[in-house]
Amino acid sequence: MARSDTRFREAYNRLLDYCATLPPNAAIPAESRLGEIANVSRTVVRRCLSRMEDKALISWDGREKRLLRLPNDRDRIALPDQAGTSDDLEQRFLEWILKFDVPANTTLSVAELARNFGVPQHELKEFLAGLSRFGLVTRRKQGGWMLLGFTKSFAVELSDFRTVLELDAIGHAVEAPVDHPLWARLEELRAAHLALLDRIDTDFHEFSKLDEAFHMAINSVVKNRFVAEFQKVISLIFHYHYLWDKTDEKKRNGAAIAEHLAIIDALEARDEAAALTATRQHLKTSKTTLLSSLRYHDLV
Amino acid sequence: MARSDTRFREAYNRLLDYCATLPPNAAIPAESRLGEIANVSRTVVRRCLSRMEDKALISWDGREKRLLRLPNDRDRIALPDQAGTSDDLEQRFLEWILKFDVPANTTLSVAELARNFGVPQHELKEFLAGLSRFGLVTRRKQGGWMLLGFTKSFAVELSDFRTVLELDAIGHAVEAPVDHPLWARLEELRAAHLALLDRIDTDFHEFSKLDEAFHMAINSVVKNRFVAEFQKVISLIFHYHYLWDKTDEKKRNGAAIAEHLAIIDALEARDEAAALTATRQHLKTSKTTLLSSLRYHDLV
DNA sequence: TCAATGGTTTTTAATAATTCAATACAATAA
DNA sequence: TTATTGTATTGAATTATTAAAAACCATTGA
Repeated sequence: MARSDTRFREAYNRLLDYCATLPPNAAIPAESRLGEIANVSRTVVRRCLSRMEDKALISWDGREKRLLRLPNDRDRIALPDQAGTSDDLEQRFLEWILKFDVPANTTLSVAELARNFGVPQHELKEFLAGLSRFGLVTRRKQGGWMLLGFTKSFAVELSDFRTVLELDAIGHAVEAPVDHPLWARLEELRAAHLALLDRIDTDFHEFSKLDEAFHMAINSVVKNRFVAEFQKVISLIFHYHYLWDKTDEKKRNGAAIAEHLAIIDALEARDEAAALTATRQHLKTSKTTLLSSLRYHDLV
Repeated sequence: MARSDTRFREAYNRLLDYCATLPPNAAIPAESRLGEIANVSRTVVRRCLSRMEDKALISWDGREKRLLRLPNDRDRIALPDQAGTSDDLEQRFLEWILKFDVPANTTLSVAELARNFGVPQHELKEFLAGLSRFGLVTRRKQGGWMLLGFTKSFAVELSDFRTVLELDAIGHAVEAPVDHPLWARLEELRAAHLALLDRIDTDFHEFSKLDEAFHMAINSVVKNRFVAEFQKVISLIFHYHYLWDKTDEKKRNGAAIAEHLAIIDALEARDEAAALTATRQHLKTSKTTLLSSLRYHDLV
């Protein structure tokens, strides 16, 4: 069969709502005007008018369109209920990979994935095509797709790339003007870090959220569409891997807090060299953690 | 209709070639073995065998397969001739945008593009989905796609991003071991630059190629899938814009050669600070050139 | 007369159906 | 047993179909 008529159905209901605001026997505006109201093309408007005429809601003869009676709830058409699923497909896909620890070189079935995520196949295909730009998946010669990600070399390259981007962000941050929102945000983050440090023995797992917020704050200084696109993926991957590597978690997180504070100190002192050194150190630790979490999975 | 049977046709011809190497009346190996030879699934192999039996090339009864006669050229099946079109779709698409100077915010018609580039529509859709990751195109609310690229902000962000990547590459390059192929390549490039400088008055337009080769050599030091993906796009865009901005081309290219030579000198001296400074200077010039070429287009 | 509106046709894009290919599994002969 | 074939199921590339958009032409009425 063919494409769904959801657009028509939504427009029809929207036009009913509009008619409900009119007095009885009122003249109905021009087709193009109705198109603007419902935000659809004239083709759809005419389909709606045609149905309204059938249902004896309006009279319609050329330019002479009149409302015969006020619409009621039974006039509305039902919408095929599907929650706004396909919105955060990326988030859900990466979560699936990471949560279930899908191994590298797994062949992905578009049909199966589309079923599980509740999206049409072609949408998933486009999504995978997009991911292939990040080197996370690749097309197989015989057709189909294969998950590449989360080998050691992937982790190394991802970490290195992250480092490049983040060191650049630091360079921008130290030169941010005093009234830049970054500085207020950093003070908030400093307080949050110190607070967590006080209760690190019990609440150490809260660090993951704080880590994400911290790096997001730093990177927010760089306004660059290419960087932003990558940051989304990077932060998600690091976020999840941190959550799962449970070895020495308390100790690790405590150390990371100290590293974050050192970066904040250096930034606020506008000491670029110190900030770069501190960031380099911190990202090196991150890289080690990411790699060791992979090693752990390899062994189990 | 449905998918093409190109795979079957190619496999059939490949199996004919294989049979030609066998002695007459020879036993033909197992289906799975043939699958390995032709690099297809057993399903396709069986289709091939079935046809071969029809054509009295082989006898086939269960496991007993025998070659009845040697295949000749008339036995081969014709392939639907379409040159390896969809391979370099990216290259051709970007060339089209840049060559015809397609303005920002143009709506792209998948149907039309697919016709012009001679690829199936769904392939083009996947391609556009991939490009949207680079922020070059975006999906429209009413369906369809829109070209975003080549506004001023796009050029600025692209240049900045390029600078970040290339400065990192320089950092790697100065630390490359003496036996790294980079050093030999740089010597070649130095000679080529000097040679071009001698005949700059007549051959200045040759610089574009040299520029691409130079930056590729520098970036080749960084082995990173994320960087590599971007470099392809970046180099193509800069390459073309250089070609079109004809104002002061001779003078500009002469200056750029000097800048390249300065970078080579610094690298060979393993002087990181000098190399970074020289590169920063050179990329700043590039950015200016890219922006001025846009301004030129805006005015015309 | 001409701008606004409606009627009609053409083009485009979303999506299901169709067919080729891959894979899983059962049956069988060596 | 074990390698191989026969059969069934599943998956993906590609086409066909329909909804929607856009373009085009005709008409009306101020």
